[in-house]
Amino acid sequence: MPELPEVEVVRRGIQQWSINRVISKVEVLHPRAVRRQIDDLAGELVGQQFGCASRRGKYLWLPFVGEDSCLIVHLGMSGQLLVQPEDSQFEKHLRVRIAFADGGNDLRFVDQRTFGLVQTDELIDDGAGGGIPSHVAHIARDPLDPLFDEDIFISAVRGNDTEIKRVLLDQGLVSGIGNIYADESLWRSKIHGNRRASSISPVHLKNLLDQAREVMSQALEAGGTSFDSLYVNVNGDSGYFSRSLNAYGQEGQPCPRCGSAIQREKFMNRSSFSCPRCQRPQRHSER
DNA sequence: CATAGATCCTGTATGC
DNA sequence: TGCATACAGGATCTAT
Repeated sequence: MPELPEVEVVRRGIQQWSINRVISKVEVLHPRAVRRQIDDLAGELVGQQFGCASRRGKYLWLPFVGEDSCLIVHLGMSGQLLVQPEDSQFEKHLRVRIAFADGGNDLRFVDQRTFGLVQTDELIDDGAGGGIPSHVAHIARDPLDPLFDEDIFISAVRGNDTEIKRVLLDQGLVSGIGNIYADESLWRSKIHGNRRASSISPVHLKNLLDQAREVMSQALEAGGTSFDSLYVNVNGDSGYFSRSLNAYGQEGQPCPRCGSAIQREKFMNRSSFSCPRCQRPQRHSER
């Protein structure tokens, strides 16, 4: 579930539950979630206090008050950050449990597919007066970020001889966009994902970014309603997806614009959805 | 060097 | 019912 809107919903949710609380205990239930930090995550965390939650693309982090370090969380494909009573039963895929000195709710990282990540890291200068974890420094800003530089994106893309969908998914060029919002942005822009990025004019690229902004903003609004005050509800199926998706997951359904059946194509071992009439693919001979 | 494809996991849905 | 296969919202490594 986690692309920019979902991660942002989690950030806002986790923020109010974690701010200024002192960590008292950390349990790691699956080594992969913490990668190499299996032996020292607890040592790094216990005694620290969380500050304001930040996000870059799909990464979020909680800085430690008074330190130049933080806890990074990446949800991967299936990660969830939950706020749960400390005596509540462990979730089946609970990977990391963080308890607080106040004895209130735990912060829990639950992740079925174990692509997610929970790690401490040092904060470095982000070049704009803020801090960013060193592991996240290579991630570009997202298109909703006021400091996102459209011109840098466009010049980078025009020297890039790959498919436009791959560009949208390249977190080093523009962050926050995943398979769903890439397909939705491309559908709204009437561009097929296999178009060579370098063949798309700056005007069309700007429009594509605008469409990405719009669809992710709308998703963020819808995601906000799924937040439950008892715990951070990371349920991506909350209304938005059944109502508002035009292309993603809509194989065989009529294109809302022209009525043609939405098609599914293989892409990077998963799927791309597009309208065969509105979004003309680039043929091999044209590459 | 750039790029397209494979890969890490676990679970669910589908088909024979 | 049992078994095999395909696929899932990410990121990164590896052949070519």
